[in-house]
Amino acid sequence: MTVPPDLEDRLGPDFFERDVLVVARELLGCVLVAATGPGPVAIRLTETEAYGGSAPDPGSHAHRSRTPRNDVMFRQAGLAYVYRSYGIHWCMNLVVGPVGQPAAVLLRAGEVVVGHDTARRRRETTARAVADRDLARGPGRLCTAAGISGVHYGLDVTTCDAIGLWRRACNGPAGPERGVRIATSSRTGVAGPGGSLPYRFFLADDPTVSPHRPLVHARSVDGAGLARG
DNA sequence: AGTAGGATAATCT
DNA sequence: GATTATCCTACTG
Repeated sequence: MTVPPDLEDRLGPDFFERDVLVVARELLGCVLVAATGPGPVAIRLTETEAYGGSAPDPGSHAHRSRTPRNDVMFRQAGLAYVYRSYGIHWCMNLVVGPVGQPAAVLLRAGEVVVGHDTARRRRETTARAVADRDLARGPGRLCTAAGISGVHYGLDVTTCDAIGLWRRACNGPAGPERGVRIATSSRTGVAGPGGSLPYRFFLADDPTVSPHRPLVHARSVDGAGLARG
């Protein structure tokens, strides 16, 4: 695949076959390269979220059972898990960890470093101009900017031509550039018991990180509080 | 800067 | 039939 100049190593199966929290953290600063259209779009990742893993995670799509949607999460590390969110947007995960133990990292936001024109065209559905920092600020926006959709479900990002992940020459041995601080928080939009887990990772003070909307939705156990007339 | 409401459909109960 | 790993617009201060 065609790659921007300062990319060093493509992330392989070894990178993804590890604990989901480690992978989510170390993906920060790495670059997603999407050759899904006229020209490549490269996005430096600034925000990720971990789902699943060795500890039970009620917030994971694979928490209950294996279904057609989450099937790829049970397969090998390095595959793309793309799903439709709220009936409108696409969101992309990378499958992580051992086969049969479902886990994935959601790519929540990043900084477009190559292909601004292509990304902007994809993002501008209205007459309003989209600021550079907003091109891939949010999981749905990131997929739109990168041209990623359901057709990429199950692709192996360690080998395929369309989508790859790369470490930059300026990156530290693991994670972003030296000196860039990593912060954590609860996940965005995750309700229930899993809502408070510190599974969101982002670069501190980076303008391309999406606004954090913690959702602590206290559901009544017996349903009485939610009854409707 | 912050928030409320609506769009929209696959998925699961 | 309810829920949802979101985004955009249009308000308010």
